[in-house]
Amino acid sequence: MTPSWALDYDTRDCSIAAALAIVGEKWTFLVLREAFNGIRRFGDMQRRTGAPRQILSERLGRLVEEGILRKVPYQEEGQRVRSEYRLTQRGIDLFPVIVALLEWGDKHAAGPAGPILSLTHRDCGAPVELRLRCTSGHDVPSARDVTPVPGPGARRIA
Amino acid sequence: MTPSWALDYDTRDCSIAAALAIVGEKWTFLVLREAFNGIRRFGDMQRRTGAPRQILSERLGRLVEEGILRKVPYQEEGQRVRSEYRLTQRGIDLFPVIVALLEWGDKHAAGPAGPILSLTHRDCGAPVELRLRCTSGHDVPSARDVTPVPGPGARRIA
DNA sequence: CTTGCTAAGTCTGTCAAGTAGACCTAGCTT
DNA sequence: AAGCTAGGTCTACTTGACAGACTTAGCAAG
Repeated sequence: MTPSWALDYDTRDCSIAAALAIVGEKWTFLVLREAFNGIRRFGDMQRRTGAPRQILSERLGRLVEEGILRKVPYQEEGQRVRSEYRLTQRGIDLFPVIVALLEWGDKHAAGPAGPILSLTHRDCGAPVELRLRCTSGHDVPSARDVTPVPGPGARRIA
Repeated sequence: MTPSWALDYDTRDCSIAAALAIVGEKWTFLVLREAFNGIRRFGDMQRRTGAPRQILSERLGRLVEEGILRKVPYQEEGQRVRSEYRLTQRGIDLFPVIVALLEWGDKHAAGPAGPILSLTHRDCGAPVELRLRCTSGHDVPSARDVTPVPGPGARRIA
């Protein structure tokens, strides 16, 4: 939690900043939330996120470019062919980010009536939650039990 | 993953949106990253995040208002008393969000040389990672194994 | 075959937010 | 009293968000 070495290392090429450059915008998170809720169509996304159409269009385009969503054609009875947006594996891998925000929001910013959304295990129905573990198998209850160390790509500041 | 009921429910009071309203801005995430790296001082934050001073000032103020950081006075030899910013418990609870972004970035947006930061268990030194589990004790390997259901605060659309 | 309907997406003008760089401030030292 | 420093604010400019109107492509009814 308090590594004095941090100041000696470069912060460019940070994975967090790189991730945020792709998905770090306000509406993007809400689009992903809806994608994980199974929403796939432009209009539904617009209604449920409240995003302005232009922004939504741009963000969906960006997510497709980045390989987080892909466009899939569909055709409604008596309608022309349109496109819907589905999560790719790369997109599905963002699930923990959404869950982490959801858990923090539930705990610290919940509405008066409690969470409006709850995540359950498909196989047993029990609530799902994020846990920190180390690869030796220990539970890591808090950020206080974590020590950040420089990784392979770390570079000292010149 | 594809609940048809989703469209029937209201999306206001969503915990994710509420969380994002507090910490959802671009520089805020980077400030938190640095906070978890043990950075506490305005100038260090500025150098390491690259945030414009005005934005940084505003974001730090907001995080203090929201009880995510608190100002603590300190005094350097021969300097006047200044304030540093430390995480509160509410702030520490945001750790999974940062870890989730880090893990996704490491996997999908890493720089050429690999991650610059690695998180280890303080007690045993092994790498730390996020896992999804259900409260019955099952591992939940993917978002595909999760079923979202309406929570206690859910409201049908009128 | 033209008029209308729908979902998806774009255009336009306006307004808020982000940004760089200079400037200010308070306490300490010389 | 003049200068240093970390922290913070002011100014002018540029970028991005936004609401509301408009466009497009295919289908269907008249």
